[in-house]
Parts: sequence; C-alpha cells; structure tokens
Amino acid sequence: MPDSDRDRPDLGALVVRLGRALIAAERPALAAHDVSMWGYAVLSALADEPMRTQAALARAIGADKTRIIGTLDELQERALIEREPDPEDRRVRLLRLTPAGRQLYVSVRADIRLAEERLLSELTLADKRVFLRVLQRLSPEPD
Amino acid sequence: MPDSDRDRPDLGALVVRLGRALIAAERPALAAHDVSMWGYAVLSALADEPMRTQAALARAIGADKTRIIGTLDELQERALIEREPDPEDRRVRLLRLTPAGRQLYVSVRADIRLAEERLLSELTLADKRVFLRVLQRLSPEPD
DNA sequence: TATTGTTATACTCTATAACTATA
DNA sequence: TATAGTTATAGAGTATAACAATA
Repeated sequence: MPDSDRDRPDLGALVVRLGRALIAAERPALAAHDVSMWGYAVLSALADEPMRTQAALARAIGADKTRIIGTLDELQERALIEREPDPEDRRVRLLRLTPAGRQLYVSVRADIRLAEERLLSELTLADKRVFLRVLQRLSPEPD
Repeated sequence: MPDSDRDRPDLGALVVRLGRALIAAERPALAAHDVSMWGYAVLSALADEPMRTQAALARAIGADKTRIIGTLDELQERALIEREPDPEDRRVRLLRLTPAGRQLYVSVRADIRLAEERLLSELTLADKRVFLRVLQRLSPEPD
C-alpha cells in the first residue's frame, strides 16, 4: 500500500461516517412517503421474495424478531403487506407485499437511488464501479 | 452503469452492514486493551492534535459534548489524557494525550489495522486502493 | 449576557425474558 | 416439549434542557 495508508483514518470510522451521511441523505425520501427505515427494509426484503415466517424476515434485515412487530402492524394497517396464518401451521405468518406495497416500494427506492446517485456523482464511472463491487463483496450477507 | 446496478442492494444497506461487521471485527482489539469505542475515538482525535475545548473534541468525533464526559473522566482517571483548565480562559479545558495515552493508542490502532487488513485481504491491491481512496472522498469530514 | 463544561431528565432503541397459541 | 409470534420490562445510547462557573 502507498505511504498515505498509514495516515488514513481507521476504516471503521470512515465507513460509519459514510453510513451516517447516507442515512441522512435518504431520510427525506423516506419521509416523503411516510415510511420508516425499518418499514423500508421490510418492503425491500419482501420485494425480493415473500417470507414464510416473521423470524426469517427479521434475520434477513438484521433485526430482532420482536423489533419488527410494530413495523409489520403499521404496514399491514396501511394495506402495504399481507400477513396471514399459514393454514398448514397456524403458528407461522405468511408475509408478502400487496400491489400497493410493491408500488410504494418502487417509488421510495427510486427516490433513494436518486439521493445515492447525487452522493456518487463526484466519482468517475470506473471508481464507482469498483467501489460498488467491493462494497458488495465486503458487506456480509445476513446469516 | 451496468445492468446489474439495478439489482444491487441499496448503498445505505451495504454500508451500514459493513460498518456493523467492522465494529464487530474491531471489538476484540478494543477489549484487549480495555478501551471503549468512544474512548478509542477520543485517543485517536487527540493523537492527531491536542484540543482546546471538549466541544471541539466532541465535534471532531461526531459525538455530543455531553456524551463524551464520562469517557473523558475515565481516560483521565487512567492517566491516558490530561485535561486542565486553560489559564487564559478558565472555562475551557485543554486536552492532550499523556505519553501512556499515546503508547496505548499506538498499540490499539495496530491491532485494529490488523483486523481491518484481514477483512481487506481478499481484495486485489488495485481494488483496495480504489476502495480506500473513494471511501475517504465520500466520508464527510466533521463540521 | 454569553459561553464552557456539567448534571438531570426524558426519549428512543435494543435486548431479554415472560407469555399465548399452536404443534 | 418445542416453536412462532407477542407483550412487558429493563438497559443502553442519545438528545434536550437546566445549571454552575467563568468571561
């Protein structure tokens, strides 16, 4: 590594600071659609694939199963998700987006991508590609 | 951008997940030296330059001024920092590392860099360079 | 009156454990 | 008895406001 490596801030500090900046930059997009960060995480996970249990959903978004209940209540109340007992095992809840939920997700995500692009716009295309690829490589999958 | 860009997770999710992984990877290094994350942040900021007020220090590490007081108490108790009223304005506290504080900082930082290098070791040298450069570019300076 | 540091308070997040309903 | 979901409780982290000392 070049000599400047010794003087750089710690990687953790850089990443955490960038994370805070990203959350701040995305907040207006979420607020505009009246969706919380956890609410968006749920919509995003269910957009990928319906889930058979709330625990699996919680794991997928890195949350505790007790933590998403209020979020699910609200999303269901607003008819953005469906949440019904599995007839074959009535302990578990089948979770999926409603059409309205998918539509909202697409809108919010578009706004979030715009905010991200603004932040990334100062990079060259080559740097941006490498950065995103490395980020996906280093960012751990949920267990 | 290539077509795969549309399917990538949101940038915020990637960065936040990486941040959590980094904090987890660095925790053992901090614990080995009995230093909290905020404690390390303080040592790190003061290693760069002494500070003339606690508020400036708090700003430098992205914390509230009320939040670092307990941390400063403990570091001072352990004789890792000096914290004395400025004779010219006795409201403010002059802050700097003691030799012991600097020595501890160097040790902890070495361990933290080792943990970071383990995470980065799967990257090519070229990717690593670009990644660190972009990260420093995007990560906002404290106000 | 304004500013630095401190303390007190309340509020949000999160983690743990108890509880219910099903199996 | 074991598991999915829920609720209740307590703990940590954070933000706000009040306070003391100094200017």
